[in-house]
Amino acid sequence: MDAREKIIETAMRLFATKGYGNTSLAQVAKEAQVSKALILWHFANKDGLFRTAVQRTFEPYSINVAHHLDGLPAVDQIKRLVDDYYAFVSKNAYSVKFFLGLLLDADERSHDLVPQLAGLQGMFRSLLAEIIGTGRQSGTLHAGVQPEPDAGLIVNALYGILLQGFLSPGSERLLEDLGHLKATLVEGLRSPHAPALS
Amino acid sequence: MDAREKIIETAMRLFATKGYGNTSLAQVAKEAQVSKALILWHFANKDGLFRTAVQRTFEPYSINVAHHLDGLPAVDQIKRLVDDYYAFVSKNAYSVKFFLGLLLDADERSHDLVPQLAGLQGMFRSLLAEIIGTGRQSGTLHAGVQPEPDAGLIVNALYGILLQGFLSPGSERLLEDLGHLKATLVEGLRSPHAPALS
DNA sequence: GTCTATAGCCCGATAGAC
DNA sequence: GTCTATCGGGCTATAGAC
Repeated sequence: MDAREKIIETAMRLFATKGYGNTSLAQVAKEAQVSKALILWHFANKDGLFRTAVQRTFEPYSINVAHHLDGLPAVDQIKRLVDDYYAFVSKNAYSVKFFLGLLLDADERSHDLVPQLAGLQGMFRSLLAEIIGTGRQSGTLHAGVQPEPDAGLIVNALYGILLQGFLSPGSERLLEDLGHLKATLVEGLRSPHAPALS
Repeated sequence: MDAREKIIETAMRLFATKGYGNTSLAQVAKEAQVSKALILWHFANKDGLFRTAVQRTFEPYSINVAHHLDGLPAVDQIKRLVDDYYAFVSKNAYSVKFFLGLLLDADERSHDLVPQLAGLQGMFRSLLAEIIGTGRQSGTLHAGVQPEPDAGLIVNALYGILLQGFLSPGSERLLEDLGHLKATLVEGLRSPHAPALS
């Protein structure tokens, strides 16, 4: 493998797990089996390496926007999105944690990442709202649904589950919460007669 | 003021805003107008100062568990709790951000804080579940409510709004989301006839 | 492109006077 | 309790050989 690539991949792992301040170039060099100087030949400084690693880590988040859920009823489309979301954050838990940490740092090296994350979340929310709106028009969902607020509520509940995952890792309650979300918030959108919350 | 107190308060502010790694004892000393050596006379090392500052920052979270919402209908009790929660995190946004960051660091200096936070969230969730359970028994809420899962859903939605607050600070959508949460998730618990989601 | 060696800085922590 | 002075070490970044 390219030495530069090995440096980037090592940096991705170390920055994501230990943070910027607690990761030294010496450690990256050691684990990537190169010299410190080589890192600074490929990258202007530690910050440059960090930014490259962040963008590389973010790549899997940008793709996969296109889903193949045409033809399904609105409720099933939403459930599919919810499950896809949960699967994605479960699989990429370590980088989700990383980005969340960067988000909280606010005024730091992450100032160009926040808009990217905000855009991503906006797209997800809009996609949900669009599905709900279409379902309302087609009569699949009941007439009283409010696409934007209802989509927001689902997204918020998902984020809450994400947060709980960090608070109580491995708890079996996460899947229960996810199931309850689908059983009430999503099922509650369904048409026939306005369904109950529980 | 006590020099020790001034050190702690300065440390609280700096650690919370810039993090552990990016806050040096020299800076704490400078802003607290004492010498570095004095800090290390009062505290065994930097870590000791940090832990003291963290516990002090956590203090406002422990109190105020007791609310005066006896006598109100269940739905109003829940709305009151939701509003209290939102008011608290809005007022203490900077320390909420701080603790959330510590939570994400996982295996660090925060290992004794995680149970405290988890306990706090468990209490909030249990309190909500208890109110829902009592409301169901008394007939204020409809018979189909499921106290634990429904409480979890509300809590998750609240956490999601919290997260959105960090993603899009100052957005007017936060209050809209909070309002929609109360209008659907909480109102949906109400007894008469099973209400719609939206 | 990749290395060794080192400059120069800031850090946490200690010693010891007052 | 509070200070000044300083030590030892790790850090980023550079110089320069190959």
